[in-house]
Amino acid sequence: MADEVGVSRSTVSNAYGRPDQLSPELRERILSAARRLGYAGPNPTARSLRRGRAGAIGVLFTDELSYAFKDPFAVRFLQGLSLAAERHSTGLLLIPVPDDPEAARAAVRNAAVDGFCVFCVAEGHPARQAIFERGLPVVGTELLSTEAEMFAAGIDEAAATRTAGAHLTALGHHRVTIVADMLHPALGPLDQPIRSLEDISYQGERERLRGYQEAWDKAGLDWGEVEMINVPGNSREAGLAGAATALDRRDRPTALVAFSDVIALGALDALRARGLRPGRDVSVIGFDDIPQAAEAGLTTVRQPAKEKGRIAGELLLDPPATAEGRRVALPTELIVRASTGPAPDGRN
Amino acid sequence: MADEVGVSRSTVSNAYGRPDQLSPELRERILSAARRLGYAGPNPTARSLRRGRAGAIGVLFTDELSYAFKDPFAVRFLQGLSLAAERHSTGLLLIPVPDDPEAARAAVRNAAVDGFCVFCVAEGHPARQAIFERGLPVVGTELLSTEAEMFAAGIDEAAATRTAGAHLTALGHHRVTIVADMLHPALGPLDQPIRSLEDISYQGERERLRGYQEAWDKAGLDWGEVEMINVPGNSREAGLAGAATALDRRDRPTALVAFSDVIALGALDALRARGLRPGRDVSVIGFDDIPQAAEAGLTTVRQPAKEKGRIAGELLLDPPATAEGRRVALPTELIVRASTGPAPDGRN
DNA sequence: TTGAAAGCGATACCAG
DNA sequence: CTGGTATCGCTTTCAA
Repeated sequence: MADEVGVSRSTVSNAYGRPDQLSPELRERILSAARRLGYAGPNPTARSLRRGRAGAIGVLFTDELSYAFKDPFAVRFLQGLSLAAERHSTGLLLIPVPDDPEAARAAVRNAAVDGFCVFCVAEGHPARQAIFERGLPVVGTELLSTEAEMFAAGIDEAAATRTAGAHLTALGHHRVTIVADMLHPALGPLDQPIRSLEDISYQGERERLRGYQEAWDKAGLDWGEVEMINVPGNSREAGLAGAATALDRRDRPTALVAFSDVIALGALDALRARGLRPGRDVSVIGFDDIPQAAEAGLTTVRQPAKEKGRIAGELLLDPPATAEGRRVALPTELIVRASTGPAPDGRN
Repeated sequence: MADEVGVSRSTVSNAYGRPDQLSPELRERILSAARRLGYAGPNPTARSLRRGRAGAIGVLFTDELSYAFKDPFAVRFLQGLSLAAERHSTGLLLIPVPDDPEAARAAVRNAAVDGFCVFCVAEGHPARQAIFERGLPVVGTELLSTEAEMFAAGIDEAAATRTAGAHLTALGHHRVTIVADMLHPALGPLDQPIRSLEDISYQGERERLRGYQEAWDKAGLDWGEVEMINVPGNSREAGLAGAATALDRRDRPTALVAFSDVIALGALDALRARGLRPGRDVSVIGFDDIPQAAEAGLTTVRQPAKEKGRIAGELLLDPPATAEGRRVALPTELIVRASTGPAPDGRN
């Protein structure tokens, strides 16, 4: 700080940081001198160090970073998050997490942030542990997380799918196929049907499955009639492929249950390709209620994606005093559209 | 650094930063001690300060930050950018730029980054000047920028639209309406047709307009027959509204020219709503070639969005030695689909 | 290999 | 309202 233009460094600092601490004319004199000398203002890194605030919140992506920009639900969530960040003049630092465990930990350790938003990191992922080691505030979307330090903005996943499941059973469906992504990272695509809750390494998905299971129980139906297909990725194409597998079986299900609308849209594509009518020949139900769901007439569970992101951001940037306030439950709603209808009778 | 577990700070530093500088067993001893003491590793901010590297590149958004996640072209561009960032173990810091000029400058000054990517900041915007004052590398998409310090990954915008314009004039169109966003920030929506290149504060859009103008000149047509509509936002809805205005005139154009596919899709919506057939009653041409363009049968100019982002990132993170290498021109291609066809004859 | 000392660039506190 | 001073936490010579 060679700005010894007559005044001392503290005065220069004040000129930038607190304009009210010195005469406007002096401030102007300093600022113009700075301009002349090519001084760009306080170095943000040094400021951060001194202030103990990085001015950014970190969002980790274990998938390719570009996932953030691909999935409609992720996009809405990030929109909300960015809204909160904006309000606190904070940036969003998108952090790509490498596959290599050691590199993943390093990525977390090296992030200059004031807190983390754990958006889509499987339980047991090395980055996950590293995050908590940082000792910074962490927010996620899993209300039921056992990680006590974690704040959360989430929904009651099980309750949501319990309602959705009741809708299906009331319509007479009992032999259905669940199509979902990310049930377990180690699972191969399509070929490994899974049955146990323990196989699922994302809490949200696990709860959703539990909800359906409870609905089946409540209706006195046999959960053994429900098949599950794990697809590689949360995409329409993956949904199409997964649904195709189910529909082409001799004994095809009367309904397809997707854990996201994107996948459900793919399932609708699969129906269309086979001349099957959604809600008549085969029912389809999704999750999220992304904008395209309405256009497609998809029955789904609506969750407030943007609001979820916004609240997550607020939780992180302005933590409530009490522990209870740090887990916020958001409402969900079953939106019934044309893609679900009575199970076709006859052979079953 | 109270880690006086027997060794000194430099040794601890080495334990993390250069494992080869000390015995593996000592390193392990240090690391486990750190774990025990709850030391999360070197503070990233302090490290940045010392090393002079922030480990992030800043991407500015003058629009709502969420624009980043909304527009398909922006999404693809950011995908590419994140790819390059990933390769250099660098994060992406998304910076929302406030409307207030002073706050905007502050946002730029406070960003702890190693460089900026100017994605969508109008000429003359206060943030723009502030960026260059930082003295950091800057990359944009405007090949013809007069800002000498700016690297660029871009396309020859004028050449692209010259080709598109030639396609239209060859089909016999001469009375067309251009629908575009961001022609000028101060312009009101729809109601202020603009005619002059100088009214446009984005170089890319200006060049696109010039290209069409040149195509008209070359075909010996009267540019005065071309109308322009400025719409508020790069969205399908805005495109629909803009196109509606044009189509509902008594003397409607034979073709609609959009400066983005998103707007062009909105224009197709407007046609549909009026029972007009694209490519028969009215031709529509877009720009970008986003995935939805193919589905919609939209004639458009393809530009490599993701590659543009990737190269921009590489330019920033690994600048070529020569000044020439710092402006990279990417190819474009006219993709002719069903939305353009011969101008309907009759009354014109 | 390991340790001591010198900053990186700023800010907060406390006298003047 | 202004100016010294200590310090934020680390990395990097350079010597031992």
